[in-house]
Formats: sequence, structure tokens, C-alpha cells
Amino acid sequence: MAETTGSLRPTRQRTAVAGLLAEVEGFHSAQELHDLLGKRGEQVGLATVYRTLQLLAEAGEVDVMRTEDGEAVYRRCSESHHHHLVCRDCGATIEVEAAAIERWTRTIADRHGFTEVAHTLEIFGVCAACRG
Amino acid sequence: MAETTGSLRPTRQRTAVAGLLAEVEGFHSAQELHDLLGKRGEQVGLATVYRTLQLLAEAGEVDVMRTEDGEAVYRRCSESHHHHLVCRDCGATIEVEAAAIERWTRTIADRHGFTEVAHTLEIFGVCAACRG
DNA sequence: GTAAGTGCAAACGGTTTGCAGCCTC
DNA sequence: GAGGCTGCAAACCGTTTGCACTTAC
Repeated sequence: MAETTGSLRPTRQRTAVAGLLAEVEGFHSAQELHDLLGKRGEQVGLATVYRTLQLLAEAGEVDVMRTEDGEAVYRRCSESHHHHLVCRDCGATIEVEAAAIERWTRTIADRHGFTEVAHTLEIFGVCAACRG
Repeated sequence: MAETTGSLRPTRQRTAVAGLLAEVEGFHSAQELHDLLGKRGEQVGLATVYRTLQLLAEAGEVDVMRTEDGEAVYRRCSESHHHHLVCRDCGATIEVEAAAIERWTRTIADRHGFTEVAHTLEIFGVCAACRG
């Protein structure tokens, strides 16, 4: 594992970032990842972490999401397209797949003559634990 | 309409912000709203716009969302909930209703023990005219 | 009169960028 | 050897905050 991205030059820094992403669970901010790298003794500049994450995101290798306060958080992505169910209290995130939604958006777009269709869908609520 | 919020002091600025939100469609950033107010001749400080939107959001009178680049966008909580089909070339927007989606999100949320559920859904594509 | 609300400008915090040197191919 | 990659520090940009002034009650 911990491979670098196909077309990117495999530098020490990129290997480190990719490797870290392969091991951690869930979403993490660029700064968190930068700190984690530091603690592992993998010295990587913060700017490089940002740049690498951006490239990985463009390449579709990581999911990007925004926390409620606007921070970008990253996670190596599970192959398939999916959406998120997010707790607006604790931020817990559950991945949701929705073949029905995919189909529906395509239908709607077709009906209105739209092509190159993409969509975003997020569900917000309060999770069982936070409702306590 | 254009009423101010129950517990807030009805100042000229708050009336202006609430009034604007009552008239515009869809999500807008604080800065957009501030500009719009300016164009209407309603002079309101940017900081005040931010503060007012925050209060309205806390009061549950507006929905807040984050754009892909981390900007906060606001919309008065709409009675008739619908979504948008947006042309990524010309920006044309078509409103779409989706009882099926509403039902589906509620189901998913229930299944995971989430309450106070809300959701956002936008569909992007290229419209017939722009594909031309 | 008093406390809440406002505007301004400065501070903030996450992110991006310019640039000089380094490393991969 | 050339061009991509890195680190640093400065720039950016949306948002928040401190403070003196104004306004609703």
C-alpha cells in the first residue's frame, strides 16, 4: 500500500502523505495530517501537504468535505460515489449510497436537456448519541 | 413580509437583511447579500450582515451551507422545499421538486437514528442552449 | 438613560502563492 | 541538465472581534 499516485512524481513527501491517508480512518484536515506526519518523524511542509492533497483530490483519490466551520477535511476515498449523513452536533459522518438518487438526477437532467451531469447531496441531522 | 425575528430588535439593518432574504431565491453568501443591499440603496455594514445572518441561523430562520470553497451561503428556510438544476456554463437555474428525495433522505436518516433532518441537493450540468 | 446594535478597521485562521534551492527523471 | 517539487514566508480572503458611537425601548 502507501503507493503514490500514478502520474505524480514519487517523492518522499508524497509517499508520506499517501501512506498516512492509507492508514488513518475517517476525515482529517490538512493541518491534522501535517501534525500526524510530524509526530511520525516524516517532516513535510504544510504547503506541500496542501498541494499534495489538492492533487490527490483532483485525481479522485481522496474525498474532500467541508466542516461546519469551513475547514477542508480529506479522506482516501472509497471507490464508489456516495453521499454523507452528517451529525450537526458532533460531526459524525456516515457514508450513504443511493443508486436511486443517481438514477433520479440523471432522469431529471435528461428531461431538461442537460448533459455532463453531476450532483451534490448532503444530509444533516442530529445523531442518536447527540440527541442523548 | 420582510418581518424581523421575534426576539431581535427591529433595526433598519435587520429589516433590510430579512427583507432581502425573503425575496431572493436560493443560497447566497454574506458578501453577495451585502452587495445586493448596497445596490438597493440599503446601506448595511458587512459585519452587521454577518452578525445578522448568524443570529438568523441560530434562530433557525435561515439555512446555512458551505460552498465547495468554504464560503458560507445562506437561504431563508423555505416553506416549499425544492432543489436546483444549474447550468455550469450559463448559470441558468431550474427549480426541481423531489418528493421522492425528501422521502428517501428521511428514511435514510431514520435508519441511522438521526433526527432534525435537513438536506441539500444540487444538480449540475450543461444545458441544451450551452451545449449548442 | 441604558443596553443592544452598528460601523469601522484591525485581527484571525485556513489556504494559496512567489520564489530560490533541491531532487527525480 | 531541465523541469517538476519543496519549504519558507508573505499574501489572500472570508469571517470575527474590539471599540467608540448610535439607536430602540
